[in-house]
Amino acid sequence: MTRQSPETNGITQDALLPRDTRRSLPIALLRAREAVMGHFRPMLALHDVTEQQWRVIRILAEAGTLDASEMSERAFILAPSLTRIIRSLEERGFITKSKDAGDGRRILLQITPAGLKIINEVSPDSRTIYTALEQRFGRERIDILLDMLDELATLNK
Amino acid sequence: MTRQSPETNGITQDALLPRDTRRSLPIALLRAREAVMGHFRPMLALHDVTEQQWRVIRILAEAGTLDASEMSERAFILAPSLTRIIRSLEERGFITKSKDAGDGRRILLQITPAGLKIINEVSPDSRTIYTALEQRFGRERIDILLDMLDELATLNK
DNA sequence: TCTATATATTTAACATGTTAACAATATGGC
DNA sequence: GCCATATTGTTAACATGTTAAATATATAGA
Repeated sequence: MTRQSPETNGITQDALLPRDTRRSLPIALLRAREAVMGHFRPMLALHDVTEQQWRVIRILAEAGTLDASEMSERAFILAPSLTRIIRSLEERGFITKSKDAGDGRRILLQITPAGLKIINEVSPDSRTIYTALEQRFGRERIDILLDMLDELATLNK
Repeated sequence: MTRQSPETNGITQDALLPRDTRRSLPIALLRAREAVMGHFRPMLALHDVTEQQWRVIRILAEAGTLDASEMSERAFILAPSLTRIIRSLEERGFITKSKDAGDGRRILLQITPAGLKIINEVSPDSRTIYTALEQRFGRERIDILLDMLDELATLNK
């Protein structure tokens, strides 16, 4: 692929020129994420769970009972999306909702036996894919990458 | 935040245990991307363009005429989404569509003067935000990160 | 030429992302 | 206790992501 000159469209003032989209951090993050998820998505589809449903029940299994706000933070799912995902997970019997006794605004989420069952079904496949990815990219480099990503995510906090 | 034991829910077989979601590459990529876009999104909203609309017209200004498939690859937007985005950009007068004379299946995209105008309006703000990000994170480290992300994205190619 | 196959784009259907507004409940100050 | 304000979760409206199917055009081969 050859670098094509931006002058193609008569934009010549460097100060106004947008950055090279091939070195754009947002696009690079998107590409990398899509590439990684491309490994997992077909497997999740075989188990009939979406990526977000999987995130939610995994976190619930890992952390125990959580309210919706905590889940939203951990899974990086915005509240409106989470409302819908919780509804579908509840309909499928993977989680249960209950009101917090101490704070009537909060909804407590809990995983069900069926939820644990699907986790036990999906986890081995997930682990296999992740292990392969680790071996190809290098575990240490993944750790370095994770650290940089975390720093980027917490820059303004 | 204290590490909570996964035994909370009675999952005890390590082989079946899902990976720690706080060191999950897909979630980390998502968090980082959302953090970065969080800097840009309000600015783009002020200019009344969505993130994806901005990607498309930027790439069009940078590369000149492209067909939809090439745009889809460069902007990392799936074809069905791109169809809708092209429609809205056309309605707003930022781009024009035309059929490829040599291949009747292909749709050629071209930026309009109005499209160039909005680019010249948004670019300075975008550059300001990106420069600030660069200074806080470090230009060299962003380069390292971009290289790792690119490698991750092209692992299976 | 005819036909089977491949490719480019669109449409459909549903899930999620995103912002704003709303409803219900808590909380602090009076 | 009452009120203004903040917080939690939901709903609404629209844009985008995702997969599958449909449509139109190209292309290779018999």
